[in-house]
Amino acid sequence: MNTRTPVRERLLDAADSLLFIEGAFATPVDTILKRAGASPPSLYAHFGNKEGLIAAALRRRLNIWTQVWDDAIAAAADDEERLLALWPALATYQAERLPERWCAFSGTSAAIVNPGPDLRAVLEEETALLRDRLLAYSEPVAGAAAAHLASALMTIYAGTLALMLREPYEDALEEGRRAAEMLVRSYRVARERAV
Amino acid sequence: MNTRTPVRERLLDAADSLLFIEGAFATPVDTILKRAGASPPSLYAHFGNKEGLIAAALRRRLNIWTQVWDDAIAAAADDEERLLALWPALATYQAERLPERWCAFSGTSAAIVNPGPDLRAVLEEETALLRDRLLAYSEPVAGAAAAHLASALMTIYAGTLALMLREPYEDALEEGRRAAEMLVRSYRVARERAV
DNA sequence: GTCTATACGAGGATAGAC
DNA sequence: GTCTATCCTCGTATAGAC
Repeated sequence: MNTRTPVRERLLDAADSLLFIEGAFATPVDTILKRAGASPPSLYAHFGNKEGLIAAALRRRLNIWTQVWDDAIAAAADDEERLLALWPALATYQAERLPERWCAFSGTSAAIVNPGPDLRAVLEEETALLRDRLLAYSEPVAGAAAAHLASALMTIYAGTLALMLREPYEDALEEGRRAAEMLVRSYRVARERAV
Repeated sequence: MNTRTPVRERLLDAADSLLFIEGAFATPVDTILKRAGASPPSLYAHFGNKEGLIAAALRRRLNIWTQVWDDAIAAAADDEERLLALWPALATYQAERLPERWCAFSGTSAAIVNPGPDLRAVLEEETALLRDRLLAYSEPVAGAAAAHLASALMTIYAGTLALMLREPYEDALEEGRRAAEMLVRSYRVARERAV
């Protein structure tokens, strides 16, 4: 057990690698503790209870995910690629950074019907991040139809992750990416024709 | 308590109205038993265990859902409406037949990582139904591109339901329907132009 | 076939020592 | 700050009576 890493980090690492793969409900605190090489009081001192640990793990995830998405946007060549950067970002996130069975945020929402304030806050933050960015990056591509394009991409994003429950994640990513591309192209063409 | 309805039905009704709203894990058998006015041995005699009850409830759901979808397809006016019938069907299903917090099948997959054979079977059946029908009804609209259109619609379908975890179901349905419409129109246009 | 009562185990959380 | 040991509740499932 690496005791150089602070217990708090070890707990978050363990929680992260278990909660969003096995499911928040299906993973007992006990299993997380074992993986972290920590004892119950450490968990409860640092996070209050299990839900507090989940919220903290999600918050860290949200930070990392935001960074990954930022990088993908920065690597994009034009407006259309910037808008579609969500899918390359998902691929990086899933394969290199923080694997998850499917969307950690949707999964938590699904598992916990009435989250406490802290958990609710981080969940809503993630939804807001998605909506806001998709809307902002839709503007240059779709103009007046940006809101429609953004909400369609939101649906495809949620669907890409939800499909991971039904098929290998590579397939879901590929299908989602292709659907998003087709849609964005349609909106661009529609706009060019209107102008 | 209505004792005229057989216990088996009462258990399925109770399970259905709880498992897919509160979540499969979050709902204890106890709560289902109370709602059904039944006793533990009835449940275990009829369904073996909790997972058996879940599988049976999902199977009944799949039958009803198939029927609702059939009706929506029958009511459609042309090829394009038949392909898009999924969304009106979802609206009917959610509002009039079997309300659910979001997709009962995806929700069960998310909650139970390693389902037993019976449960796995009904989950896979539902996925197959979706894929097969979407592909079949995509053919007349998209021709050679049918497979791509079908998988895009599959993504949008999954996304429509997953968005219900983030916003009211009416909004998710509306966004999903609009995205699907736009996509189908694009494929139709692309095909007409190619011909 | 269905109920009452209960066994059994697991999971979340805490007390108190170091 | 962290650990060992433990408590207590809750959830699944069964035994045995009616």
